[in-house]
Amino acid sequence: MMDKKKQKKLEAAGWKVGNAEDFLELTQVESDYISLKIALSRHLKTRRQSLRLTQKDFAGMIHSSQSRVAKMEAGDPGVTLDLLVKSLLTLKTPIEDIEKMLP
Amino acid sequence: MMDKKKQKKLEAAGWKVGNAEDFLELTQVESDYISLKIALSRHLKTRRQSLRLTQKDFAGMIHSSQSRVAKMEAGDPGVTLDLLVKSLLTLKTPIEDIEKMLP
DNA sequence: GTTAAATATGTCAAATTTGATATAAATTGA
DNA sequence: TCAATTTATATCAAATTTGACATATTTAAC
Repeated sequence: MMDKKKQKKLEAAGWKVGNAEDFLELTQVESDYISLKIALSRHLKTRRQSLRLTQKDFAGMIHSSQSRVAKMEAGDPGVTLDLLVKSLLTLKTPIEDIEKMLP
Repeated sequence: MMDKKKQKKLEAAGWKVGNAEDFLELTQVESDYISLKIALSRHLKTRRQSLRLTQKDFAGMIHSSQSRVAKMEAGDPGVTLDLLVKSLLTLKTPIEDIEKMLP
């Protein structure tokens, strides 16, 4: 588990991989944090699509760009929870839906 | 509502205040976003205290500094949801508690 | 298959957030 | 009171995230 190859892959994708200490100490938090972000991005994509909005249109709504929306929906690690949450709020995502996504 | 004086006050505290268009378009989102952050920071402080941790001790747990923890708990606008959520996850905040804080 | 629209991917300067540091102010316990 | 601990506030260089842009790839409609 967690061999060099997998580590390389994760790092190439932009995920941080620390040393053994950090790994043992942070893995659960990091794991939950990543899970949350992925859940939010999936929901964002689903919701945008159900509203028949293109990424470009939605980008305009949040004063951002199509490429950044694509990154959000792709679960890009370089996207903050802040941006994701603001995006969901913009689409008036019901609170219950957000709650369901929490770890 | 939203006179110059109040605007000055908000800006001095670090909150963004846009023009009329942005205001009308974003206020609900911004408001919800700020509410969420404040709820999270309050909860963080409460939980840290209930665990009898000093800000310094907790800062060590999240590899940050006492001053940043103070800012988190003060609801400083220059603190991301990411940092707040990671902090709460570190303190193993029960999911139900996080749910209760949602707008 | 061709075309057009939508989405994905890469890059980058500017803006924002970060941990660290210093120090002031507040709280605690004698 | 007062010294020690804790918390608040300010500043800053380094790191990260941002929107914008270019361009490649995929999807959709014909």
